[in-house]
Amino acid sequence: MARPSVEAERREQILSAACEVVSEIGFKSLRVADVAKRAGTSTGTVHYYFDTKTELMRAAFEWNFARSLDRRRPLLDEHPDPRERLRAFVESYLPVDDVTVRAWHVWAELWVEALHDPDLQEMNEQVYGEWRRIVAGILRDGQDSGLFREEDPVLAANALIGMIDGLALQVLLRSRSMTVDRMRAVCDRTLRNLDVATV
Amino acid sequence: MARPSVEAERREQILSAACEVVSEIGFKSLRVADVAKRAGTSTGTVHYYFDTKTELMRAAFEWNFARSLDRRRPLLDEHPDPRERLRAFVESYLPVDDVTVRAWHVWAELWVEALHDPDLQEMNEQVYGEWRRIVAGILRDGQDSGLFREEDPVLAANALIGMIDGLALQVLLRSRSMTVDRMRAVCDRTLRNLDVATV
DNA sequence: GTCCTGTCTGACCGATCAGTCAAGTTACGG
DNA sequence: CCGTAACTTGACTGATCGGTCAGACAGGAC
Repeated sequence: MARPSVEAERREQILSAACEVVSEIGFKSLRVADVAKRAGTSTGTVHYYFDTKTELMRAAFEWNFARSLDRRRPLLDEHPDPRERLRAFVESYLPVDDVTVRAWHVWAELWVEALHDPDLQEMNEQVYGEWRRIVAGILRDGQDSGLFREEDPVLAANALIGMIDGLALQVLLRSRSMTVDRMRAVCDRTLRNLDVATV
Repeated sequence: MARPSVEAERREQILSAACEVVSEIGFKSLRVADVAKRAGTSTGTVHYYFDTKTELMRAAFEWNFARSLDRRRPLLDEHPDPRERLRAFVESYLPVDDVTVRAWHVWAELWVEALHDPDLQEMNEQVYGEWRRIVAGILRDGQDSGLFREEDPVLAANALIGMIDGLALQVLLRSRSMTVDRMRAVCDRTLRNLDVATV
């Protein structure tokens, strides 16, 4: 080694820029030059770290997921009560701030890109499985404590996560009928339905 | 008029081809030449009926929606019992056959394209409002008949539709954890929860 | 027949962009 | 202070593709 490697930092910088650009203009419109500009570097450098645009995007999708998971992990240790834990977890999904909205945008782009790409489908499978495990785990905890109704936790987790995805999409589409507040109300209703004593 | 107009049929033919191609390879990869070939015509003809690719896709999205609605309308008159009506309606959303899968694919492409296009957002708003009205209407009917629990029908409709969207997406992504059968099971669970007498 | 108009064609043009490359620059070791 | 290897640059290339256009064709009116 003739120089200390800057690879880790540079990759991070480029991936972050890629996610920002994807979120702003979409994968379809994204140019390698846009990413380079946003990262404050040149297209040559982007290609130095990522051979092709496809490889860049795959890495960006993975990076987006890792970041999303990192942001939420501490949340899970904060609330001893499973009901509170689940509520906080769901709340963290609401597209309220820039960071969350951006992450959702990248997710949505991944989904549609994955419709025609088995490798990305596999990635979705891994990542989605992680969310499912977390939510199902909370539901199981709640059932063990007698707080949640007895039912198949995996089925209920799928229902909850699926709903969140669908609702978030409508919020991202700036639907007048599905604002963040309304999304929260719909989620609250569903969370209440999980409780043993439904009002 | 020197000749009978073939415009209506030709437009239909091209739009159908466009939806097929979008479903197969995605909007990002779609070339006007692909659509022309699929429609058995030339790029010149496609541009004769649609000035730009953007205009073509907008028309294709609209066409896809109109067709989806047409396919489901008769369903709503078949079942006097609101529970059956809702069940049949939900069942028709499951991505089981080619026609439904193709329609879902086009929907997904519309969503992501709309993230950065206010015109398409407006289209989503109209179309989605239609679904919401239908489902909320069924729920209201069921409540009036004392079959469904009393609750805000709009909230419940949003929860149900959002969930269906999210689940369908995972099915389309060929998730091993979310097959059509599993999606049906999750939907059944949610439908049961709407009933007055939940088991 | 011949006009007219609606329809259709595909070669072509111009713009766009991913990826290459040759020529740098930087910062360490010896 | 030179050698070396990591890193950076941006002009360039080749391929792609949306949209244009000049011309061909079809079928009704007359």
